[in-house]
Amino acid sequence: MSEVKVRVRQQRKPSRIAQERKQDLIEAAIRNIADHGYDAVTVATICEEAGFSRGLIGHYFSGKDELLLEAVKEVAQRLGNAIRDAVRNAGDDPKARLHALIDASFSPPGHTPENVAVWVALVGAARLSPALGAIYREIWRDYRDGVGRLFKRAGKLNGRKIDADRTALTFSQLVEGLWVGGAADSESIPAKKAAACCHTYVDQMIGQ
Amino acid sequence: MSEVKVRVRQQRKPSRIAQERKQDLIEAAIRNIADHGYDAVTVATICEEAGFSRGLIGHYFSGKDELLLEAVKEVAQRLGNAIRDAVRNAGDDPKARLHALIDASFSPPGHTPENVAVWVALVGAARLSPALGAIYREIWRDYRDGVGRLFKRAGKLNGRKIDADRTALTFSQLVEGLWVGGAADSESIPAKKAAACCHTYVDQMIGQ
Amino acid sequence: MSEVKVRVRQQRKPSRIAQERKQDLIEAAIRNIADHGYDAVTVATICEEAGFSRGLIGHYFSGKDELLLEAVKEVAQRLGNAIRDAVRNAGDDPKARLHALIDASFSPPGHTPENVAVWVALVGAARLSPALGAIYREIWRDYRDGVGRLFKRAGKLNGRKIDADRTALTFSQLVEGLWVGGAADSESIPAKKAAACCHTYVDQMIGQ
Amino acid sequence: MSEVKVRVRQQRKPSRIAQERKQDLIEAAIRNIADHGYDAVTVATICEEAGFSRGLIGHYFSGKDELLLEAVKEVAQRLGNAIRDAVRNAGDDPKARLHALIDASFSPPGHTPENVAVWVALVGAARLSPALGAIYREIWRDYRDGVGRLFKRAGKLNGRKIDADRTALTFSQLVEGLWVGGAADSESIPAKKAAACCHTYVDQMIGQ
DNA sequence: AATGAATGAGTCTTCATTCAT
DNA sequence: AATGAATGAAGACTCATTCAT
Repeated sequence: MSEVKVRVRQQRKPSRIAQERKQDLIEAAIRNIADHGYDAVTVATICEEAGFSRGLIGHYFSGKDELLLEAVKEVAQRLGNAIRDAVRNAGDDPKARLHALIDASFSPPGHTPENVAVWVALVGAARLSPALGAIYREIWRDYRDGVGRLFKRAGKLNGRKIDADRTALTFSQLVEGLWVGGAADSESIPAKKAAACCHTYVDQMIGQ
Repeated sequence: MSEVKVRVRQQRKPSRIAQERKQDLIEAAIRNIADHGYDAVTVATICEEAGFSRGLIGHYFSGKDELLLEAVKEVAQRLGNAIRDAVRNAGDDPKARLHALIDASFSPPGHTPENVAVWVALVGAARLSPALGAIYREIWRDYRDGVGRLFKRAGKLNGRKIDADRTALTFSQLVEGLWVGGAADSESIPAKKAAACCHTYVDQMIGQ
Repeated sequence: MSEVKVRVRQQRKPSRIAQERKQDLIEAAIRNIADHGYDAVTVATICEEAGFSRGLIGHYFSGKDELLLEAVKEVAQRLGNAIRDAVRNAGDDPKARLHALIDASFSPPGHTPENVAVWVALVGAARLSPALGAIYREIWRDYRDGVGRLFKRAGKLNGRKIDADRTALTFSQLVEGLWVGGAADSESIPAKKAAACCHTYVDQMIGQ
Repeated sequence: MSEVKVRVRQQRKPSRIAQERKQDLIEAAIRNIADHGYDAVTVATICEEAGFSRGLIGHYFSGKDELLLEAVKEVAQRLGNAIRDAVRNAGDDPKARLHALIDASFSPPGHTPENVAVWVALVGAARLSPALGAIYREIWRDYRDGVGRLFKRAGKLNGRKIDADRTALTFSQLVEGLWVGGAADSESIPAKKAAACCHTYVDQMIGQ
C-alpha cells in the first residue's frame, strides 16, 4: 500500500512545549469527535478535556476548523501507518500481505473504536467539506491502489486471471462497508466477523 | 360557581391541506439534509425552501427533531419500497431477484443522489442518536435478512453449499460501502461501477 | 360591605349562544390562571380546555388581554357576591356580620382554591397593569369600607371606642395576608386556621 | 496511539471580576423584576441595564432561571438580614424587639420599594415554582418562628397568657398582607400606616 | 359561527472568536 | 504562554394574532 501523505504543517520554530500543547489539543479533539460526532464537537468541550482555557485554541490553530482538520489528519495517519506497518511485516507474499492488511484493518492499533468513530464521523463531512473530502478520498484511493497491486501480484502467482481493479474496489468498499456498519451496529457486525468476511472474500478471489 | 363544561371536540383526521403541508416540509427537509448534511440543516432553510414562515413547523411537528426524523423515515421507506418492488417484479428465481435487487440498489427511484445523500448523512448520526440508530439498523438488518434468504435459495438451486449468512453480510456491507464510498467519491465509484461490483460478486458466489 | 361593581360589557344584541361561548371561554381562562399563573396562561391552552379552536377568541374578545380581564372581573364578582350574600344573611348584628364575613372569606363558594389562586395570581399583576390594579384596589377598598362600617357599629354597641378605620385596615390586610400566605403555603396556613385567626382578632377588638 | 494525558486544571476560586459581574447581573435582575414583574423580565433587558451583551449570562449562570433565582435569594437575604440586625440592636426586651422588627419590616434598608416589589412579584410564582416556593415558605416560616418566640417571652414578662403561635401567625400574615396591599395600593396603605397597624396590634396583644 | 392555516415578532440559548491582562 | 471576560451572530422555539374558507 502506498504511503499515506499527510502534511504536517511545519511551524517556523515550534518550541517543544508548543508542540506538546498542539498535540494535547488534537488528542482531545479526536476523543471529542469520537464521542459526540464531528458536528457536535465544541471548542469548549475540547479545551475542557485537554485541560486548557477556551482562548488557547487561537494560539495554536487558526480556529476550530483547523484543529478539527488536524485531528482528522492525525487519525488518517494512524490508520495508514498501522496498516502499512502490518503489511510490511507480513513478508513479501501478496496473499500473506492481503490477510495481514485485513487483520490490521480490523484490529488495533489501527482499528480502535476511537479511530473508527472518527473515520465514520467523517463520512458525512466528506461530501460537504472540500478539505475533509480530499483527505477522505485520498486515503481510500491509496488503499485501493495498494490492494490492487497486491491482487495483481497474487493473481499472477496463482496463474489465475483476475480483474485486479474491480476486485480491489470491491474489497475496499467491503472494508468500508464493514467499518461503517460495524460503527452503527457493532452487535450485528463485530470486528471479528468483519475480518472473517474479508478473509473469506480474499480466499475466494485468489484461492487459499 | 357554574358547572365546568368541557366540550369534547370531535377528533378529525388531518385535513388534506395539513397532510400536504407536512409532506411539503418533509420534502424540503430531505433536500436540505442532502444538501447541507444532517447537522447543518436549519429550520429557517427548510421553511424558506418550502416557502413558508419558520413558525409553521410548530403546527405540524413537535419541532425540528421530529421533522428530521420523519424525513429520514420517509427516505428509508422509499429505499425499502423501491428495492422490495424491484425484487418482487423480478419473478421467483433467486438469482434474478438478487440481480434485480442490485440494480434497484444502485439506480432510481431508490438510489437517487438525494436518497443516498440522506442515507449517508445518517451514518454518523446512527452512532449517536438512538432513534436514528434504530431506523438505520433495522433497515440494514432487513436488507441482510432478505438477501440471506435469496442466497440460501440460490445455493440450493445450484447444488452448491453456501454460507448464506456470511455471504449476505458480506454482500450487504459491500453495498453499504459502495453507497458510502460513492457518496464521498462519486468520481471513483460511479453507480454503474458499483452495481457491476455487486453483480460480479453474486455471480462469483452462486454462479452465473 | 358595599357592592362590588363589575361592569358586564353590554353586547349590542348578545345572542344566547354567543353569551354561552363567552362564558365558556371565561371559565376556561379562570381555570388556566389558577392552574398556571396569570403570566403563563396561553390562548392555546384556554381554547383547548374550552373545546374551541384558537381563532375563536377573536370573535368574542378583542384579544387575550380582554379575555383575561373579564376572567378576573368574574372572579372578583364571585368573591364579592359570596361575601356580600353571607353578610346579608347574618342578620343585622354587626358582630355576627363580621364573623359571617370571615367565614365567607375563607370557605366556599367565595373562597375556593380556584378563586384564591386567581386572586393571588393577580397580586403581582396589580402593580403593573393599570386595568388589573384598578380592579384589585377597588375590591379591597370596598372590603375595607364595609368592614369599617361594621367595626364602627360594633364599637358603638359595645360602648367601646374603636379606631374603626385602622382596625378595618388591619383586619383587611390580615385577611389578604392569610389568603396570600395560604395560597403559597397551604400546609402552614390552612383555611380553618386562617379563619380562626380572624375570628380571634375580631373578638379581641370588639369583645365576644 | 499515544497516551491519554488529562491535565488536571487547578480549580481557582472565582476571580474578583467574576464576582463583580455576577453581582452586577443580579442587581440588574432585581431591578427588572421590581420594574416589570417576575414573568416579564427578559434576559435582554437585564443585560442591557447591566451594560453587557446577552451572551454574558451564559458565563456566569446556567441561564435565565438560575439568575432570577439568585436575584430572589439575594432579596430574601437582604430582607432577612435587615430585620435580624434591627432586632438584635433593639436590646433584649421582647417588646422592644417586636417593635424594632416592625420598623425594620416597613422601612429601609429591608423594606425598600425594590425589595417589596420583588417579594410581591414572588407571591404568584411561589405557588407554581418549587424552588421559589421553597424560598418563600422558608422565609415566612422563619419569620413566624422568630416572632413566635418574642411573643412567648413577652407574654411571660407581662404575666399574660398568650397563644404565641396563633398570635405570631396573625402578626406575620398581617405583615404580609400589608406588604402585598402596600405594593398594590401604596396610596391607601403607605408604609407608615402599615407599621402603625402592626405596632397597634402588638400593643393590643401584649400591652404597651 | 367556527376553524385552523399561516405569520412574524420576541425570547432564550449556544458557541466560536476576540482581546486585554 | 495562558487565561477568561466579553461579544455577537445564529438558531430553535413559543405564541398571540390574522384571515380565508
